[in-house]
Amino acid sequence: MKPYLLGMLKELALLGAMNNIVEISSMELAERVQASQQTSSRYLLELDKMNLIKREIGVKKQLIQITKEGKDILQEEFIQYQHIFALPKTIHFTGRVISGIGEGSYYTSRDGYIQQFQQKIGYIPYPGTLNIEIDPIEKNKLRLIKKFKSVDLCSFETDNRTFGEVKCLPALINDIKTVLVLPARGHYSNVLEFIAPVYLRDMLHVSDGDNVSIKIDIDTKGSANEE
Amino acid sequence: MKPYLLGMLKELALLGAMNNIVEISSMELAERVQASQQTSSRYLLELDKMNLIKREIGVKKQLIQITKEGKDILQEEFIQYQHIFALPKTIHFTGRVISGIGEGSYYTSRDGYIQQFQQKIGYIPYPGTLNIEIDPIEKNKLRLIKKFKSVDLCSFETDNRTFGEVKCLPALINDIKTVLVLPARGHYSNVLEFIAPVYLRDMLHVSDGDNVSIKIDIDTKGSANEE
DNA sequence: ATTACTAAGTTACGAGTAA
DNA sequence: TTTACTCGTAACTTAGTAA
Repeated sequence: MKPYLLGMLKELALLGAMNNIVEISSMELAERVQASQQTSSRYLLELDKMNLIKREIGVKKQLIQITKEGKDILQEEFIQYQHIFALPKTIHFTGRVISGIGEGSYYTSRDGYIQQFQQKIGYIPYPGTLNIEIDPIEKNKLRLIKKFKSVDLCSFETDNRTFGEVKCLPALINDIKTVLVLPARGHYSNVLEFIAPVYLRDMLHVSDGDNVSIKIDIDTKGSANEE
Repeated sequence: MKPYLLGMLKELALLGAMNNIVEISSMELAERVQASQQTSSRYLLELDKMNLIKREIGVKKQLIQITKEGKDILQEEFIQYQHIFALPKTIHFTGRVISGIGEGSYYTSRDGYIQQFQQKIGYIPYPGTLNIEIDPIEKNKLRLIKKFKSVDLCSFETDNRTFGEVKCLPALINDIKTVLVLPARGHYSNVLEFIAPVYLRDMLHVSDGDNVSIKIDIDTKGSANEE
């Protein structure tokens, strides 16, 4: 769909051509879309050829109505704008199960974290994390998450090293309850780590390469709309 | 606003750039808008120059966020689509008072009509009609009206001639209650005729050339959405 | 890897005009 | 009046690259 044709189709819709036959000349339309009469005429020919509008050309002006196909295109556009302006209640990812290199198991076994899991989340996690690789572009969604309610596990130190602060968010993987664990500082990876009280690979019947659906409810803490 | 730039701006919004900084390369964006990397890059430069987006270019990818100005453009677009898909509750015209050639006075004095006015509308109209000239394009709105609730005055015959069926619709001119009278058959004129129990020119304090606002409520009779 | 420049190729636009 | 054709030119796109 060429963008300039969409503009013309939208203009016709605003004139009422969704529900009615609209009587308008190519010249009048041209003014509305800021183009010449010739261009306007060509647009109408193209829309007609694509079956997005139906025309009857009289000796003066023409009678135009948007077809089912044309309405569908406008509807799709409308839905996209609704998505843009609707605040999401749930963030949805799709991703693939992959193997970590054992760090998940290491972290989930640290006493400092285990105690906080037990205290703040209510169970001792099964050792290790389920790693899900997401499309790098979807990482952008994680920024949204940062603004919403999460349970934070405090950093702590052992004699060897420091373990950083961690954010925990309730999540559903294929509708099984889990917790997404994110480092509170630093950049996001495109691998998400999930914990649960049970061995998730068995619970979900998944192994490396399987696709899973992830849903995260965002209980708004503050506004997601600030500048 | 060039239509193709709007498409790119919408794509960025769908990726979350309304509320967040989005990390994406010109190549990735190019795929989404079905263009080459070069074109995508140029679009971003143009959007940036127009202050519709804010960018930070890193060594890899770029961080993009839509500015207030960019949001305003998308909002305006959204509002237009809302208008397209919202069923109107009121139809609004603007027009200019003009003089008829006395036919209004002739018709509103016919006994066959007077009796029906009295019976179906509840008063005897002041002789003559107030004629309002509307923009010919606005005539298209009249087609919508045809689908909605109206009081119909039946046709009748005198020894001389036949008087056709007439549609009456309650209307407000500058918030004064009147009735729009339309011939039920034949083409619409761009001059609308209004009746009232009083002399409207006095009531409205208007004379030829004055602009007036006309509001017609559409009490849906059936659906306005059929094919 | 990226972004984005230049140059060449392609598409779209509108003046003139026929029907 | 209209719609819509031809055709010269303007605008946009992209391949090839530099940074």
